[in-house]
Amino acid sequence: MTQICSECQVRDRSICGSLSDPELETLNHLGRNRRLEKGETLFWAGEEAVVCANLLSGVLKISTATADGREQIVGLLYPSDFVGRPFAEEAEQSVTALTEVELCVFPRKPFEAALEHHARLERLLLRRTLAALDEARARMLLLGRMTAGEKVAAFLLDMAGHLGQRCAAGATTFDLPLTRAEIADVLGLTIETVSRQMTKLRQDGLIDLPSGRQVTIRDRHGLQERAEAA
Amino acid sequence: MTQICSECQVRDRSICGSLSDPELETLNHLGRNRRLEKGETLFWAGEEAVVCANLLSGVLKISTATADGREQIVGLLYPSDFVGRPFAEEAEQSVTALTEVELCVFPRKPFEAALEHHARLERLLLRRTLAALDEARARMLLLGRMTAGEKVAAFLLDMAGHLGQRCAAGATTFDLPLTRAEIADVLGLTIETVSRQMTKLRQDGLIDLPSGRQVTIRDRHGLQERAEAA
DNA sequence: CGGTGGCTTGACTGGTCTCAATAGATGTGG
DNA sequence: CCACATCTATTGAGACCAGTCAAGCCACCG
Repeated sequence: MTQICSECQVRDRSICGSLSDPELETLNHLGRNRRLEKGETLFWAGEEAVVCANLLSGVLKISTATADGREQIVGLLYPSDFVGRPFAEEAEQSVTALTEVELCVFPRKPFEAALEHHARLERLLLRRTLAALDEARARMLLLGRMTAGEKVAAFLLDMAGHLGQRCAAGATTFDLPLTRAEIADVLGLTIETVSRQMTKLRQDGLIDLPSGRQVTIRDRHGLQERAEAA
Repeated sequence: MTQICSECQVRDRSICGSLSDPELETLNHLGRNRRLEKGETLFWAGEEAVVCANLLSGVLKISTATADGREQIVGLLYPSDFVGRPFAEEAEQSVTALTEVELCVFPRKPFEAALEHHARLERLLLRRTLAALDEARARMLLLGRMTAGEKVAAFLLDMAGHLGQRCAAGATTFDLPLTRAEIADVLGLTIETVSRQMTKLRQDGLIDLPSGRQVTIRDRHGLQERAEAA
């Protein structure tokens, strides 16, 4: 575990990115690699917030729920994203692995101390947090004001942006890391509505659904028109 | 304008709060007081983000809209809150006055420079941004998973927390700074649905609506039960 | 093979939206 | 001070989108 930073897969894209080697020393000693199986939860909403982390590989969901069990996924995290909530004793959301996941985990308190001592680290976290806030607010427009069709189209474009592989004839393909139930929890819909909207997009020739989790975008422009929002 | 900080109404609660007097010098020279009339917009989504500010008095809304004009209010700002988006060339949301408003405005670029030179200022902004992100995510649960009745109950409790004056018999009263249309834009509903839910709450004895904009909460506990979420 | 979990599809329900009329509040000018 | 216009809020009737309930399909796996 001695030199985990020097072999880090996402070092240049994570918040550690612009730290000098001596600055990295602190984090190097703090960080521990950790694997999560698909479905495993890093921490639950309401729990004491013990850890922060950088996501090395895989996809995480951030979610909250009502007392009676309705769930809302409020964010998705991809490799190089920062995970956790510094400066809060209690986590307000749960963080759970959607795929197998590799993390570089820091105990929260020492990480907060590192933030205080390394202004550059703090600055990068601030920029990321501001960007995350913009993204959250964009998603509020989706949840509050878009129709089921628009939501699904926007979701597929978003996923393509993160996971898409260019394939034949300008089309884009990817494997969804989420079940229909999880997509529904992202979009504020039900499984059935998500499924119906997807088949409608397929019938209209905008996408292909070769198998359950695979998606091919055949007509990106058409999808964008259905997604609509500014 | 020489000593605007020393007379500041919200100095101890804003991000300037824990700065020493010499540190305040920079901001003191940067800041300009500005008034906005009800309905005036500080900046529009898509515009170059020219200013940041501290809100001294009044209430602001942060909002986005779809291309065809559907609006979603994604945040409300109260006195001592920070306004604006450092480190972005273009604003992603509009900021508009819901009441008459007083601001302490900073040009964005020099303010960013001040952030870089004053770690404490940056730290406080980071904490606020993290809190704003938590709040935005809580609101995503509301938008995606709560019913009209739950949304309106939660909204009234939230407003009471910010504006409520204790009055007779443990009841709480306040004047809504938003029209029904604006409440609808906060909750992802229509004017009519908001109005119907409010009258239902009145008929059930949980609130009183003495006049259009005034609200009295008669049974806070009952309201909380209707608001439901975790 | 049968069981399980994820996905699709259908029929029906219902909550919220839409459209429309009315009532109340506010402000202006005669 | 009143008539009038304008803006905001309430209320009703009906339509429609998305939810609910239920059945069946498919892939995977013991």
